[in-house]
Amino acid sequence: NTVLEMKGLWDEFNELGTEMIVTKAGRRMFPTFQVKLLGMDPSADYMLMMDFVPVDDKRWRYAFGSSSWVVAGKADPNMPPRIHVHPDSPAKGLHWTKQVVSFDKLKLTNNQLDDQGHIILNSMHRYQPRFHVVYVGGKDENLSSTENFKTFVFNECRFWAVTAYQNHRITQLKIASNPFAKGFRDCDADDCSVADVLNNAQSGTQRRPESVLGSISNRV
Amino acid sequence: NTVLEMKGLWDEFNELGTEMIVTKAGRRMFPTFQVKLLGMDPSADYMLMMDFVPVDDKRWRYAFGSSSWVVAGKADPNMPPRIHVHPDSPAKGLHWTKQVVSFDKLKLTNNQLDDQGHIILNSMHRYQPRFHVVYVGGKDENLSSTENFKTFVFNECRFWAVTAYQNHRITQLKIASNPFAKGFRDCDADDCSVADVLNNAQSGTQRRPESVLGSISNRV
DNA sequence: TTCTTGTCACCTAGGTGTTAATAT
DNA sequence: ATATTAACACCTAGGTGACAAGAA
Repeated sequence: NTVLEMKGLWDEFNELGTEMIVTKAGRRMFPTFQVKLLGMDPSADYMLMMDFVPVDDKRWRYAFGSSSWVVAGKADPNMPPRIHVHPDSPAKGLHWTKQVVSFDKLKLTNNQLDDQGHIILNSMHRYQPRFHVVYVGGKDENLSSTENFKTFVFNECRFWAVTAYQNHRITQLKIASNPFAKGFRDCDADDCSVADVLNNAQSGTQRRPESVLGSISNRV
Repeated sequence: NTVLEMKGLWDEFNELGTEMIVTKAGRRMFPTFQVKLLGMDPSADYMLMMDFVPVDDKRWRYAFGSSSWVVAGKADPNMPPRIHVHPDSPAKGLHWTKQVVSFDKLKLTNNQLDDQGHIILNSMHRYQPRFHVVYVGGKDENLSSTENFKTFVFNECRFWAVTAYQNHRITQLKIASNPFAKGFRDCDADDCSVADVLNNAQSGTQRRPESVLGSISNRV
């Protein structure tokens, strides 16, 4: 079994419509996809990997007037999808289960000619991250490539790939929750910034900000 | 077979009498121990590791008058030696041979109670780093623990563990060659600083500075 | 005296959104 | 209009030796 880390934060983003920046050089995801793994054979070898599948065959556009995403046509042609293998792979079940597994080396790019192994996505398209656990055998390795892998899909992790943020609330939530964006926060104290910006971004909607604070506090 | 990287730089330090800082929190080595590996079975698994053995059973003291190390008594009692396993271990021969293997995560400490897996050394004692390649089997794993590992010793990598640098020339060579110490260099340009400080440090001895420059240039 | 510790300014290395300029 | 790019200031994270204070 598999538990998504920072689920509260993913939920906050997902309710606003998560956006992930793609750049030519490659950009990390935020939130970072992290999972806690359970029920693995401690002495067997596994490969952990992620890929990204289109949510639909649409091209999207952000309508600033209505502050929402609208369909803007059929999907652009895409490269054959790449797979990101977690750099610790292959490793024993013991290794994967003894701490949270983080895909913080994974980068997203819009460069169709990327040669650094980054995940190639089309901007203005919507994607669903998928997580795969591949059993590569403990002692015998011959039953490979049949049924020995599992795929986990967390709907709250889907996002629009963008070259620049469209929804201003997403920008504010990124600034409020990503430590590397601290330079763009309005106030100083760590506690204040997260709560304040969130309340501003939600502008009255006010849906349980404590879930975000709970998520954030794990990162301190 | 195994080739020491940055041998020219190691030689320069060794001629002056290499010193490595040990701290309570753990300090990296500089130069970093790096090797190029040859002749491994690409599909077999190997563990790579390092340990540190005393060069002698002496305690040393630096005589500032004669600018040299002198024996100051018998060696202090030491902990059972620890082994640093390269974090990529275990991995296939292909992985180890396709790029330089760097032990830059290895840290030295003088804290006998260290609980972070760092290498514990006694200050004012002299050590010889050793590099081990352990074959852990391709398909069959039963001939383990007999003759299936090799040890490589590079004499030019031996050093004195210290809590503060003793030989001022070592300090100057560290400042000149370690990028993280750039803040202590006298001049600005990258090219100038390395050559100048070296010439000053050698103060007339003038032994082939080009070897150092050659080594350094690999790092740019 | 001799050695060790903790703090610090100064770096490397690289992850942020911003902004202005450029494509399309 | 709309989408993309590249340079940039501002961060996180952590590796340097210098230095003053402390310990043996």
